Amino acid sequence: MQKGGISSAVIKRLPRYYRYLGELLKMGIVRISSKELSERMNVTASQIRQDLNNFGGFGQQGYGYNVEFLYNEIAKILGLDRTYNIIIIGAGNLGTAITNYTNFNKRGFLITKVFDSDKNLIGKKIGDMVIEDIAHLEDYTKENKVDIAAITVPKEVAMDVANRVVDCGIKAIWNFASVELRLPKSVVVETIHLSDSLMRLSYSIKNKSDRKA
Amino acid sequence: MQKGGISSAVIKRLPRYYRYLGELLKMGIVRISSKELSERMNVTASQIRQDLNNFGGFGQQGYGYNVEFLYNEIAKILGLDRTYNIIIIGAGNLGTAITNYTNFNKRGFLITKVFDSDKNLIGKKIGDMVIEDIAHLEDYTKENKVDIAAITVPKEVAMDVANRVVDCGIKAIWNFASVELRLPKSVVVETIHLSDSLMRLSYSIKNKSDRKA
DNA sequence: TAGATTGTTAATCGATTAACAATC
DNA sequence: TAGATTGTTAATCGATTAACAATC
Repeated sequence: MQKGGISSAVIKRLPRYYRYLGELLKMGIVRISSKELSERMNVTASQIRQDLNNFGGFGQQGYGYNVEFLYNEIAKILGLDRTYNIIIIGAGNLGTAITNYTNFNKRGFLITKVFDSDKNLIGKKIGDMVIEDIAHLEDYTKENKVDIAAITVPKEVAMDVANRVVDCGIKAIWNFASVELRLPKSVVVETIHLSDSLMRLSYSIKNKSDRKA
Repeated sequence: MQKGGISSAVIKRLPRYYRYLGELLKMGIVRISSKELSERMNVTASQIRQDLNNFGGFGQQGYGYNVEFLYNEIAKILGLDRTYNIIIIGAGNLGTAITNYTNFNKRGFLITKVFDSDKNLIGKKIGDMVIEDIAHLEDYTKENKVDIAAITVPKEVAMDVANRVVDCGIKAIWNFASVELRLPKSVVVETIHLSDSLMRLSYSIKNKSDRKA
């Protein structure tokens, strides 16, 4: 199906297409042209067609795209046509927030376990999930398939936790700690950089006037 | 100082430079060349020099860059040479996590008030901060300067909250809800898209092998 | 002074947009 | 069939990298 390397610019746009198509679907819209979609999304029609054609021809000349079909195709491209078992490491507010966020579950991202090292938290519940001692991480991963580890621990310990996670054979990390994790290339890392985001916001506040796309 | 429009690609990199320089500073490193920094950060030296020269000549031929000076200059560029009053709207786990995250305070982002609409939360405390009834938002903003509103409410009500915030005259929004906020151009919005991030991660899991920068 | 490294211009590369022939 | 709109090639634009003269 898809060729060697799709540029990351394209991949960053896919979730947004997916969201918009989901909305159209909910609204009961059956077909849409790249032009119409481009107006809603504020991108060029050309870009939409180019992006999609990296993965195949999903449309039909003279008709446009079938919303439901395209929605499902993008899901497949993004790997949303399966479920993922996620463990959360760090049961603080952020870990709790993610654990409670039901929308991920709906999309097939299943929180299967929450770990922490704090004796005051271990044994407590988040929803109906009991917080597990991080000491049991290795045992747990031996007996349970884990696709993704979300790291929501303080940045001081994030690197250690990440190394442990990798030693357990987990191949994907969703990192919320404000550090650059140096890990083997075989491990996929996606980082949420809250502080970087906040700095970009303060930059934008300062430069409100002379803005660019 | 800086010209018309700095490309957003450059701006996205600035916080990362800032973080690395902060680390160098902590390590007691006084000067660094673009070449050395490029090796640490895994970018090209040329890019570092180009990026910085969008804002001015901060280095010295034959010497490189003074770490502390450059660190402070980037802080100024990013608008980190002042403080920002932030209100949090939505005292759920995510709002609580942000409120408790002391690192923002250190950088001059001061959480001055937390609002919620839930009667069970109003009056409760997050640290030493009392959760305020969202009904008092308008009164509060009349009497207190607010630079940024962080929106950590469910996506169903995020747009309404955003409109209220804008009506209060707040000019910058840090949005954690998974919706595209359509707001006047005079308002700056920075969105943290958790679900988009998770989708990119699942894409990467699927396409681990054929990766590209 | 000689060596190092910047600031900056020029060359290359990649991504976006425009155009249009193919085709539903 | 005529009209619409895709898929795709070509043109443009912007961002990254390379090169080097300026200069500390």
